Amino acid sequence: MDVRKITESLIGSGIKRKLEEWGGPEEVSVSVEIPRQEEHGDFATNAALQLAGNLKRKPRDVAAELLDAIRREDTEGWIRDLSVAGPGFINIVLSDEAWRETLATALEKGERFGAAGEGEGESVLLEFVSANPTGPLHVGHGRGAAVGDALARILAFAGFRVTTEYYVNDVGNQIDKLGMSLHARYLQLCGRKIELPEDGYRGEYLIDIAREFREEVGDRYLSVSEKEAFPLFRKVACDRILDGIRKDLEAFHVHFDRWFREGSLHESGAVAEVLEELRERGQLYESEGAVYFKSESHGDEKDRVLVRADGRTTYFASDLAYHRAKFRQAHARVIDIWGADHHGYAPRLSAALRGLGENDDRLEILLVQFVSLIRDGKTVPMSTRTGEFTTLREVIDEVGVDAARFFYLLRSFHSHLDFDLTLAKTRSSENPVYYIQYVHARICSIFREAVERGTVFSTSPSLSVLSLPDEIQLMKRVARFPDVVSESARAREPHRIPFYLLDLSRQFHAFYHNHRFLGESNERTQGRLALATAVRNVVSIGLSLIGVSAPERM
RNA sequence: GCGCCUGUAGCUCAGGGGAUAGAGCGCCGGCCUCCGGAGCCGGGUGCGGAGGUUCGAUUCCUCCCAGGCGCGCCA
Repeated sequence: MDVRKITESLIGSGIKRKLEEWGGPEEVSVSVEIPRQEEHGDFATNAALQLAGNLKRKPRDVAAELLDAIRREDTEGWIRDLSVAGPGFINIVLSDEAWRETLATALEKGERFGAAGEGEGESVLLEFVSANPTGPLHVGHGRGAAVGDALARILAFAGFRVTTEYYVNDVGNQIDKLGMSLHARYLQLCGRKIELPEDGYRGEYLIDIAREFREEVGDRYLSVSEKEAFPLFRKVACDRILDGIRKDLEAFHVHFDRWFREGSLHESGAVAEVLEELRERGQLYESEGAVYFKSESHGDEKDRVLVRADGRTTYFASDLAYHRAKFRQAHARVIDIWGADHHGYAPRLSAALRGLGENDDRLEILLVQFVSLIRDGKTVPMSTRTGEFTTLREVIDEVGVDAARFFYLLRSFHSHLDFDLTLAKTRSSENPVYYIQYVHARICSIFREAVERGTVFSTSPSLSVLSLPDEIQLMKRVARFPDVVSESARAREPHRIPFYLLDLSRQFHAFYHNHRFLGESNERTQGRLALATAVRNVVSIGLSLIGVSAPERM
C-alpha cells in the first residue's frame, strides 16, 4: 500500500479516460504533490490547469469534469473527498482507512519500509573523501565523509548496487614533499640542524611519525644519502598517515569497500595505456617538450598537459586512467564527491572521457562546499599557510560521532556549512540530533513500561481503533517516508532525511504529550503501540541511513 | 577578467512554477499527582536588486550587486 502510487494511478486513469473523450493531447505533464496547506488536502494535482490551455477551456470547468472521472476510478473507496480549488487545482483527501492501510504496510515491511525499488539494481561506484595522504583528515573532509557515506547508505536502501571507493594519491609532487619533510624531521630528531624543505609539510603529526619511526629504527638512516633514504621515507610517511585516516574514518563509522592506489595505475601500465589510446585517437600533441591533450575541443577552457617536459605524467593523466578504469567496470553510474575547490577540474575530466569515446553522462560529480567551524558564536580560525586545520578527529572527540554526522548532513551540501560546535555538543533539547534520538528512546521506554505493566502484545492488533485526527496525522508522517527516501536518492541529497526525521519527531513528541499509549482500553493500547512501533522503525531506519545511532536509552 | 556554489526571519538554514513561504537557535510568556521535561503549547518583521518568460515567479532566464571557492607542466 503506497498512498502516493494509488493517488497517482487514480488521477492518471481519470485523465486518460477524459482525454479519450475530449481528444486532447497524448502526453500531459501533471504533478501530484502534497500541498503546503493541510486544508488543501492530502494530495493535489494541477492536471486541470495543465490541460486547460490545450483544450482552450476554463481550468475550473476542466477540473470539475476531471474530478468526476477520478471519483469513478476510485472503486476501492480510497478517496474521502475531492474538490476543485483555487485557479483549478483538484484537492484530494484520502480516507482514514487508506492511512491505516499504510500503517499496516509499514509494520509489515518493518526494517525494509521505505526501501523503494528506485535504483532498480543499477550499479553505482561512489568515490568520496579521497584526501591526499599528506596529513590527517580535517573538518572539510569530514563533510565529504558524512555526505558520501550517507549517500551510499541511502542509494543502497533505495535499491542501487553501491560500491564505495577511496582513491589514494600515493604518488606525485605532494607525496615527494611529504617524504622529504619526514626525512628532515627525522634528521632533526637525530640532532641535525636542518630546515624543512620549502613548501614542506609543517604539521605536528609528521614530528610524531618521525619520532615513532626513530624509536623503531634508531639513527640507522642518519648517514644514508638523501637519494637512498627518500623512497623509504616517502612510503613510511604515506603508509602511516593513511593508516591514521583509516582509523579516523572507522571512528566516524565510515566504511569503504575499496581503497584504490594511484600508484597501481602506473604499475599496471594503465596510465601509459590511456595515453597511447588518446594518441591513437589523435587527441594529443606536443608543445615545448610537453604532451598536451586537446581538451579545449571537448569543451574545456584550454588544453591540458598530460606528460611534463621532464617526462613525468601529471595527476590529470593518472586521473584519466583511473576514471577510464571505473568506466570499464560495469557500473551504470560513476559518482565522485569532491571538495568545492576542485570544481574547475570537472570540465577537463569530462572532456577527457569524451576524448576517449566514453559517454560522460555516466559521470556525476557532486561538489561539497566548505565548512566553517563556529565555537561560542565565533569562527574558528583555519590557516592554509601553516596547515593548522581542526581535524575530524578533534570534532568527533568534542561532539561525538552522532552529533558530528548529523550536523554535517543538516545542510544541503551545495551550501557553505557553518558547523556550530557549541550547539553540536549541547546535550539538551536545543540539539536536534537528541531530539530525534529521544523519540526512539522514548518509544523503547514505553515498551519497557508496557512489559512492566504486564501488557500482552497482540501480534495482529486491530488498527481500526485509530481514528483520531492526531493518530491519522502521525500515520501520514510515517507514510511519507518512502517518498523521502526516493527523493533523497534520486536527487543525491542526504539532507532530506534528517529534515524529514525532525518533522516526524515533532509530530511524535506532540502526540506523546497529548495522548497516552498505555492505560487506554486494551484495544486502543494495542493500536497505539502499533503506531509507536512504526514510528520507531522509521526513526531507526532514517537514522541508520545517515549513520547515526538510535539508542534505546539516553 | 572568466568559471562553479550561495544570497529566504535577529542568527543558522529548509523549501520551491501555483492557492496564507517553514524549521531550529535566540528572545518573551505558559505547562510536571499521569507511559522519560533531552518534552509540550503560545508569541513573527523575511524570499539581495532590476528586467524578461508565464494564466501564475520567491522558484525558470538575462543583467547587476554581495559572499565563498577556483582558474598550475600542484594534487
